[in-house]
Amino acid sequence: MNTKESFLIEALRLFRQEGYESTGIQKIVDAVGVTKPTMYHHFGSKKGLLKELLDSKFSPFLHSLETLSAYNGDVVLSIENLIRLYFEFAEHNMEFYRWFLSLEHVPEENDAYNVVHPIVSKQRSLLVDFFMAASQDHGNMKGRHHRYAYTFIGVINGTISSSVFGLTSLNEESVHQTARQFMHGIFS
Amino acid sequence: MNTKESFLIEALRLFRQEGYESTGIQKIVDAVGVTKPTMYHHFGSKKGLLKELLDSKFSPFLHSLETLSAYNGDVVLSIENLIRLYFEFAEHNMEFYRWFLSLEHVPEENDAYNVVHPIVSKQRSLLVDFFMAASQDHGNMKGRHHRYAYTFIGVINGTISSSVFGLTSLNEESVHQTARQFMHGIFS
DNA sequence: CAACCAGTATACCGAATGGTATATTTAAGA
DNA sequence: TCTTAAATATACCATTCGGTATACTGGTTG
Repeated sequence: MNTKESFLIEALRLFRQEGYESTGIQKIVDAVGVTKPTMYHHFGSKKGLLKELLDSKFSPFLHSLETLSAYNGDVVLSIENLIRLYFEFAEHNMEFYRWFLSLEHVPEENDAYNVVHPIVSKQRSLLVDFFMAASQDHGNMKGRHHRYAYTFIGVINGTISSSVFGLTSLNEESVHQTARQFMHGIFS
Repeated sequence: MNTKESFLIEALRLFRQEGYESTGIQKIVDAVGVTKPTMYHHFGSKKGLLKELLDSKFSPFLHSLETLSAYNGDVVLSIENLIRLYFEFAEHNMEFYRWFLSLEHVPEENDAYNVVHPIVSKQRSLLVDFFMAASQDHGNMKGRHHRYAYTFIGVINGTISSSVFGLTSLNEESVHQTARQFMHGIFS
């Protein structure tokens, strides 16, 4: 097993279990079975490890998000596709996604902020743009693109959170149910 | 100004700006203008300070939540009242609420978990109970109380998050809009 | 073979961490 | 006034923090 890959695996596990700030480098290198300078050789700094870990998982996701959030005239289909993207990503990277949820609102003067914020920000702006474009075609959505984007992520992350406790699953039925709820409400 | 109150104010400010783990006790006592043993005299430990800070703000809120989440037959009115409670609490304690958002998904082996989790958990279970009771009267809601509770918090926190950036306000109109969106969807 | 280089280890750095033993100040009550 | 207790300070503890100067190893390449 590649040393660098081991770092990414063990760091994710420890960051998820204890938090980024609370996990010392010593604990990570012990888990990998090497010594500190090895970590600095591969990642340069603790923040470098954080960045590489986040990028390695988020790059393909954000690329897909960019594609699926391009408005194509069919709001309903797009919303379903976006929810499915999030659910599948969370399902296949559950430990990572749980960890990311704990970092989503990281304070702006925290070490992790500079690394995490661009990802959160990119994600939000793609969804804002999507709802902005969609509201051109649907008068009743007008002026609410920010609200929709933020609550859309809220609904998705809420569902993913509840799936962590086994209260909800992230299968295709859940995709439709979440989409229907977001579009037509809980009384539909 | 009372020393203990100063601690709560300065600790909140620093925890919110830099995060709980990243803020050393030395920095807090410096901000208050005293020395470390004073902090240990009043709070016993860093975790004690955390707990007192969270409890001082959340106790009245959770008490109101307990009242307003008691199902009384009127789902629509209850949902509006609950949203209003969250929005007013966030509006009047914005710095605190932003900090809380960064703690909501704190990892289970983090120092803060034992203090934060009971609050998160209490909040969730009150809302689960509310939607459980409501679904008895509304057949189409049946079996989805967990989903509704988690997405309800998601929608609320999403709206509050967007208000942080000035993209949404938390006034009475927003209460109605959020309630309508949650109940009837974005196409209403 | 010689030079080089990525990868790793030993041993260390100053600073900060959460926490405390003990002494001093301050104010209230008998 | 004397006693007591709460509130605060001085000075310290062992441990951990993120990070590094230096040396050694093994394999590749000229």
